[in-house]
Amino acid sequence: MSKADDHREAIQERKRQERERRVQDILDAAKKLFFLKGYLKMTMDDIALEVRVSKPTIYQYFKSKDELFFSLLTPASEKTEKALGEIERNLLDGRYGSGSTLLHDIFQALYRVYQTDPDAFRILQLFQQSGMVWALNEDVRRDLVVKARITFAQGRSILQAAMEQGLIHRRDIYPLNDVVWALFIGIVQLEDTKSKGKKGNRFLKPTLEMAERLMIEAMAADGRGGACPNLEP
Amino acid sequence: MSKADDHREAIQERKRQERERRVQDILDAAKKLFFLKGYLKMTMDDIALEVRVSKPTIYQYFKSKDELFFSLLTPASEKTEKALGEIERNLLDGRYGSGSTLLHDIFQALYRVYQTDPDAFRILQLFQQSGMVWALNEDVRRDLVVKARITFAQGRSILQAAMEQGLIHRRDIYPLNDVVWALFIGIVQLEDTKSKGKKGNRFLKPTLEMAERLMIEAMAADGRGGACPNLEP
DNA sequence: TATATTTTTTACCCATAGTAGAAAATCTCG
DNA sequence: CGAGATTTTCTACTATGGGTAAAAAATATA
Repeated sequence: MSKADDHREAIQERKRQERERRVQDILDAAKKLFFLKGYLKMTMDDIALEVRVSKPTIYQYFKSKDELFFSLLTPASEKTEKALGEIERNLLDGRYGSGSTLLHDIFQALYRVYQTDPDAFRILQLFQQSGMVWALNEDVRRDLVVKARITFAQGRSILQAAMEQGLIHRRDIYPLNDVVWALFIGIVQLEDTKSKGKKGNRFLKPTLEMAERLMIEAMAADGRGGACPNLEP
Repeated sequence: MSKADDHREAIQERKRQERERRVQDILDAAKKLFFLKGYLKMTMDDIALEVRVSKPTIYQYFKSKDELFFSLLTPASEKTEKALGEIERNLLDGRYGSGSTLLHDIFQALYRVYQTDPDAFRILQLFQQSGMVWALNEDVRRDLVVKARITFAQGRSILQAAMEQGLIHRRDIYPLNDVVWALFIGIVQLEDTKSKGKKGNRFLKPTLEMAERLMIEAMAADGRGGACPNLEP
């Protein structure tokens, strides 16, 4: 009965693909509507209509509106993880000659993730207020917390290695990592708000550049930009 | 008819006070419930019950749930304005001897506002996502934008004066101001999220202190903290 | 082609923001 | 005080939207 088995298997495979595609369609529709109308105004019926499917079909694939919504996060989270992972690898391989280039790369990496998927980034920020606004399903919450923990651990690991290599000044790693992350997120959020309605955040880039410069001056071993040139003539 | 007029006036006055008090009662209840249950789970019926009044009565005083909610902002906004105003005055009177003490005071001031009213501060952060989550009533939105603009203008004005007095290094004021603000907000938000459930944000203070130190090193004219002590023996 | 399984849909429930209009309280003035 | 005017509050509703039970349809198996 290997032929019958093959048949069954092929059918299973097709079905799996179909399910996957439907999930993707739903996610796309949700994303589109979220950025068109915002979270509260995007209804499950809207999404269903957009996918040309009925509401319960969506609930077949996602337990709740929250879960569907936060599923939009995953790609950006993975991208961040990948980008930071690469920096970490380069750092551990001793490929960074200065703290300023390292910090520059970190900011660049985060900025690039933001650019390729600003939507997901905004959702990530929203999550930070999850407790305020939502009553998240426990599963969803746990998932998000895990994602966050991974990113933070990566950040700390990078800072740790950078300190050991003398690229940046020694400081308490936990708050330092928090400061960098909070700074980036805070700026994206702030400039996003400011340029509400207009397309393109005119202020985001200069503000991020300013932040990078300040952090380099404060953190990087080579960051004083020739402030004390007289010491070593 | 001056007696009758007085009477009428006195009655008007009492009514005004009663209205004011009722508004305050509603705000208090809303605040309490918001931090107990979060925005979505705090219902207008809950609030009405808490104030021991019926729902339409609340709608007598607040146009919508959003408006009621964002009205909770006003006190913190005013406190911030006052605190920054005081710093600005001291600065203009030449009472700051160094950039580091100025920056310290700014962080302190914001932190104090946060402490006396952490709830309002969180709402302020939520506002930054207003477009994402809410479809704010135009009036409410405008009001919030005005409040934000005032705070930002104050911040820039302080930085401007500080630069002119040589307390901090010269930089582009707009992005610099944004960085400071984004940093503070970002940290409060981040640590708030991290310490969800536990009482007291164990990490907030050290992280803010770290941020302050970094900003002083990067911004203040006296910020190199003895990094170049040999220059002036 | 008949039966079993999976997927989708119709038709509903329930909670809650918001409101219309009645009822009650309060004020005005003879 | 008491009749009418005004303001405030409440009862009873509508509308919307998340979520679901169970029927219907589609698909697979044999």
